[in-house]
Amino acid sequence: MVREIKDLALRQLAEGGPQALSVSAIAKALGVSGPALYRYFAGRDALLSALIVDAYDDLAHALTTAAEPGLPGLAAAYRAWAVAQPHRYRLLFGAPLPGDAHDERLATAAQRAMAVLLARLGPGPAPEPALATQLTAWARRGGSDVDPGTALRAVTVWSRLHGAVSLEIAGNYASMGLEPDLLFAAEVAALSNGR
Amino acid sequence: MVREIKDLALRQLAEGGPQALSVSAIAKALGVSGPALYRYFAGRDALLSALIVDAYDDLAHALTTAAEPGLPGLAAAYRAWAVAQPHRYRLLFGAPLPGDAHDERLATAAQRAMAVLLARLGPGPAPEPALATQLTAWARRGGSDVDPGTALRAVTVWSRLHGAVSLEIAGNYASMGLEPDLLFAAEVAALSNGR
DNA sequence: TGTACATCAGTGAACGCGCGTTCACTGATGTAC
DNA sequence: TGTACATCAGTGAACGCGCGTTCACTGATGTAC
Repeated sequence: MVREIKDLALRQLAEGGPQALSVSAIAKALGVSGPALYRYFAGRDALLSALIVDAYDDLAHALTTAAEPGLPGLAAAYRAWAVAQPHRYRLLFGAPLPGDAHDERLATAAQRAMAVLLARLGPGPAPEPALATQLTAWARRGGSDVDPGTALRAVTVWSRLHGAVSLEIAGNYASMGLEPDLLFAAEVAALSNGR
Repeated sequence: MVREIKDLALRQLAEGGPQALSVSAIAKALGVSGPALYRYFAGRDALLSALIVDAYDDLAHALTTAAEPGLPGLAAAYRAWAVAQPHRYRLLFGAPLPGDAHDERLATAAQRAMAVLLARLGPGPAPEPALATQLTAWARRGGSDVDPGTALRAVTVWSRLHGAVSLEIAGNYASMGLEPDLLFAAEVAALSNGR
């Protein structure tokens, strides 16, 4: 039942964005009265939070099982996941939603996804001391004991992948007449060669 | 009057996100009945479109008047604009809104903003032929006659700036305990040095 | 200067809609003796 | 095997809310003669 609710919720997200996620509409699609869903979720916000945690875990899984463990494989897996279900990607990295209590469960789910990048990427140039301290603390909180250079590399890679992917799924490249595949390939090449 | 309506609309966006922009609420804040606004805008969607065009033009202006014309100055101006008014930034590069007809006026407004980057940035490595063709066509449509390497450089810089800035305003860095300033500085340094 | 008229910003009522959530409840299923 | 009871998924009505948009209209302002 929880599974069915979530599936319908995701379908609504896919079709109309986060503000289209409606408890009543889900209930109707399920052939059930509105209040029935309150057996399974405390309310709309709780449902949204559950979807976000699921999405982080799913993304982490996709990265973990990437075809190749190196940067190109990770990048391809990251992009493929986002492009296949942009609504879920936006749920994770888009606008902070109203009623988006800063649940701790969300933060640790995010950490789990980032941990994959930390584990798979090599070291980069060493950051300046202040940043190094913060990066080390962040990695350690996620149970990883890497050097600051590696942590910075992970964040940088993530930031650049996010830039390319989010512009792609927002349709910006398309409206410029540019093929996302080609741009993404160029960006991954630059990342691999340290350009 | 149009100015007042837009100002109140922006205030609503700032406080509650795009779905909080309500014709009735603006009217109430203006001390006027709801239908009165239809003298000035065809409807909610038209108002949103106008805000988007304004935002593109404002961003273009901010980039044009950046303190220093080089990449670090442009990057700082881009980030400052976005951080100062994240709701407008999201309006431009966030999720495509429902009722977001692909107005041609939006596309040309976007082009005007990107033209600044095209004009101010130096050349980068040459893209592969297929991408080069698309980039040249895009630049020419915006009235600029640069070589493909420069166009790719502009798009790449934009993509990376967007990655860093959008993660910052979504609060992702903050929830990781990382200072956005330091990360941004590192990314700009990398961009400047061709790393 | 005075009158007749056109323009037009703004009104108030109404339409029809969907929403999240609460509450007391029914009625079927399962359990314990 | 049969009865008494507890559990619990789901119901239907209700509350109170805000929304975008249309319509026929009022009443003030400005204009032309």
